[in-house]
Amino acid sequence: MPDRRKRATIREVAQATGLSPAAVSYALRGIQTSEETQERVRAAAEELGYEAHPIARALASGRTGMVGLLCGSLEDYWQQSLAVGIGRALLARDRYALIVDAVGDPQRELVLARQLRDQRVDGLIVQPLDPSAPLWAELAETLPVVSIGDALAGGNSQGEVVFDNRWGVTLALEHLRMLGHRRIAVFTPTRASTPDRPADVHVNAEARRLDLEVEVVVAQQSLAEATDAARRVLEGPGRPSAVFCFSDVIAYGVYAATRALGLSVPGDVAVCGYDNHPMSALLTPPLTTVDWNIGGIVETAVRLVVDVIEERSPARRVVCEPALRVRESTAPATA
Amino acid sequence: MPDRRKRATIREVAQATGLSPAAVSYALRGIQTSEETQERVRAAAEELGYEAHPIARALASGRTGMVGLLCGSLEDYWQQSLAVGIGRALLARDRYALIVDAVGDPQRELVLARQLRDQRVDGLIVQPLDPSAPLWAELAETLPVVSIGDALAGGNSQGEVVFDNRWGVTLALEHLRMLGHRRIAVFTPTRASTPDRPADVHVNAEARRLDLEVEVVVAQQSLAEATDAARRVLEGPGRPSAVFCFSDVIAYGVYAATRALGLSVPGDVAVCGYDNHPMSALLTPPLTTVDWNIGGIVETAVRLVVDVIEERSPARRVVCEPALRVRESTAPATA
DNA sequence: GCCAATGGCTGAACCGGTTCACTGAAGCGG
DNA sequence: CCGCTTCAGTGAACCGGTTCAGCCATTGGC
Repeated sequence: MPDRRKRATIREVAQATGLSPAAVSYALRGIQTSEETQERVRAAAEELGYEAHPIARALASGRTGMVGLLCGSLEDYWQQSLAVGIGRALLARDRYALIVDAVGDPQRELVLARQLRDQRVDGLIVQPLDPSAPLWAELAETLPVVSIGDALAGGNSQGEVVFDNRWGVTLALEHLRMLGHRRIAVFTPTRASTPDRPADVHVNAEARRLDLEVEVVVAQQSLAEATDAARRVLEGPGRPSAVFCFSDVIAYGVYAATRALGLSVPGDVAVCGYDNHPMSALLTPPLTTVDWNIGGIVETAVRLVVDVIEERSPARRVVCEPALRVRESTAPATA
Repeated sequence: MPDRRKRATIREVAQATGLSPAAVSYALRGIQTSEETQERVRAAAEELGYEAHPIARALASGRTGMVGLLCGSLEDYWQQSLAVGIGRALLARDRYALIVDAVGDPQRELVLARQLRDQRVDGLIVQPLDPSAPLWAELAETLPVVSIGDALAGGNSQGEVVFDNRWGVTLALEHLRMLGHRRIAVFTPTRASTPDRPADVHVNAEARRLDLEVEVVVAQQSLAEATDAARRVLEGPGRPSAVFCFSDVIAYGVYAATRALGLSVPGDVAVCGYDNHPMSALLTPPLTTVDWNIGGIVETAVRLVVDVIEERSPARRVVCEPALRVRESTAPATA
């Protein structure tokens, strides 16, 4: 094991300046001390190469400077983007993200949530698999909790960034309807509970409103399984003229299925995705998809949680509006 | 701010069992105490809901249980996969990954490396942008450092997981040669320094050995810029019959360029990538690409760093062999 | 000129564990 | 039965900051 060289402590800086450790502590944070003293202390600290020990500081002050990020499943492209973005946004605010991944298991999610609390993170951002768990309310009592995507049970979390997926669905379905499509298959990924990816409720409501005939198919969000599911639907009787996929990855599966069946996109079947994965613009043909401004979500979530940690009071609930990116995978119905 | 409920301390457990705090500390770690005492302490801890405070433990013991992961740029798909995998592998060993992202800036990389050290991570895994910086040697004196991809300057890091990219290049070029291609364009991403993505040296050596005519093009690893670069090469005189891209994303750019120019893959131009991005299997046509077993790299890097932290001595240098996945984007040369 | 308020700083407790030097008792060989 | 080692456990120092009560010297109001 390498021997960890000792670094200067606050008491050494105190000694060097002839002040008490307390005064040094204050001076370095620019409080309770005269300008002149602060300058002197800063100089001495610089000289000695002093840098406050984050662990000691965390123990004494009760704040670690870390924010937990609990992801439902980091397989998802968009959750990865979210995690990367949140990590950067926190770093820009001099905080660290402690990122953990429940790999799709709701039980594990709760275990990890407790572990993060036990690690004394200052706040928690969670993209919940199971928003209804009572644990969230319990955590929110002692810790700023911000949820992304779904509102948490208990209602006393410190913030929510919700996606207006209803609006996203409406955008996609209206787009397809305007192109003349009436029979539409909707592929939606499986999730433990999905109040805000309202495959059944909202899709059906919109279908009625727009006078569309929809068939909802639940598909694993993996390429292979999405391909199989799409194949079954497109081979079956009464093939839909358009497909709306609640995830770009599922749309890729649909592409693969059309290729296998010798169907063309958008000639035989129009395809609309959801996520605006960067790859989607590069497929043949480029995929029409719903984009949910990940940058905005990231910034909002981080702002909410940091505001609570630093005891400013934030807006508690922010809704992010998605937008439709029309590309070449959707075209007027031919039939 | 929520009031953080106080949790049981080790002294309370000591009180409850009639032992000293020291004895409790030992008992919970199963050392220096009798079986019977350990059982009694565990019961009391359970009863009181006691869980050791990680911050206090870190301060006293000098180990935080965290491993820093310093990524060159988390834009890259494969660096994301690496980060996700390393996060999981560490969690499985009861450690946390502190993931930071230099966003492609070598200066920033060094700043972040120092910050991680100051955060008192127990070890550091780095995928270096600038492997030649003297800082690495300095850090390695006081901290287990494992590098991924490139060996670090100074040579005293505790471990290296190197990719055998030479072998990957050989696999790809031999494959293209066997299909009859002789004029090959090689697209390689820009990086600060790339001893182990030896675009010039090794590609040229292999080209000579295999009697190939290659043109090396440096391209940004973004879709748009790769597309432009590919377009310029494919429009130019003496169009190559095959393209080898040192990143699947660049290959996607090549696909886009061929589409724009009305060329077909693999008919007019064969394309071979590098990364085996999961999307690559789903393109039209599915992309032939070099796969570097990310799972193996992840497991190896984590094992190396944890072994050093826990004072077992590891193999110091591990080479990961890539493999070629032949799909439909490469076909025999027609000319 | 007196009392209160303010500014600048100190000393000591505290955060909650770990670890080290030490002790008493038990075990063991001779 | 004695001296030596081993075992279980204790007490106190320690890790390196923060924070609170308190103190002295000014300053200001009236």
